[in-house]
Amino acid sequence: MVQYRQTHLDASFGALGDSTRRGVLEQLGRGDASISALAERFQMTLTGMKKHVGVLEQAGFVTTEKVGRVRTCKLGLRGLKEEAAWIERYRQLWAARFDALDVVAQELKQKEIAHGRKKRK
Amino acid sequence: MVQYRQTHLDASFGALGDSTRRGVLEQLGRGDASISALAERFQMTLTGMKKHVGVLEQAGFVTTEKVGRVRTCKLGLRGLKEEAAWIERYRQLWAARFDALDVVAQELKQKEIAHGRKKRK
DNA sequence: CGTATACTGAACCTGATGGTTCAGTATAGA
DNA sequence: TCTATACTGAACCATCAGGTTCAGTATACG
Repeated sequence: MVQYRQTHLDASFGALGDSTRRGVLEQLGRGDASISALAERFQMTLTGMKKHVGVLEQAGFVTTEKVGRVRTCKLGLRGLKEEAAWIERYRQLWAARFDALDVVAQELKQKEIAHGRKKRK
Repeated sequence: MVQYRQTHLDASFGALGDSTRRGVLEQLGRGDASISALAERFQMTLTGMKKHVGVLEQAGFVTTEKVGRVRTCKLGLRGLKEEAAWIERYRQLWAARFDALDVVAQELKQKEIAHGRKKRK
């Protein structure tokens, strides 16, 4: 049903589900950085960092460009637009769900009143 | 620095990084459901679904209650507030980053002009 | 040229994930 | 009481994730 391009959200939420990668995004927010700078900053090997950057790149959150020996990483143009949209949609869904519960709660309250119950709040 | 409760975001973004689990959230948005109902809906074993629900519960997105034989799952009270906040923060970071790059801004402007688009900025 | 730097890729390791089956336990209902 | 339902837990399996090491390749620079 809503299965068509879920893979994309899989990739992006998956990419965000790692604190090192969120840290890298934060770092890149402060300025572009090379793989080795990021590796040093997060205390891991170049190879390890390169994998993380690869994941972020795959998800569309960063882009990289190699000039000479150095591969520079920067925030991608895509940003977090779709993820924000997804989350917002679900926040509304949540709200709607609990609005419904509020109605139920109100009904219960009415019943309580009808039954003469003065339950304190 | 912002390392203290990152584990929490790891769990929640991790939980969202699976289309079955996002599907379960959507389903629960339409109404509470038992484990077996969800298992059937997503065509997997009870045990498999129970694990997914466990992950969502761990992340705070759903709560469950067992009455008699049936464990009923519903959306948790926590919602996606913190995740939305995180994403929003980074969207601003993104925006700030690209505001700083007037080169890009100029390029976009040029394109707009080239395409005769009068989009206001 | 020679050497240090910056990355790349393959191979490997360990633990987590997403699933299954199978053998229970507990409860609902005839 | 008997049986079907609904879940639970342990065990297993294949694959992926996050990391490493090691052996390259390409480039900067004295």
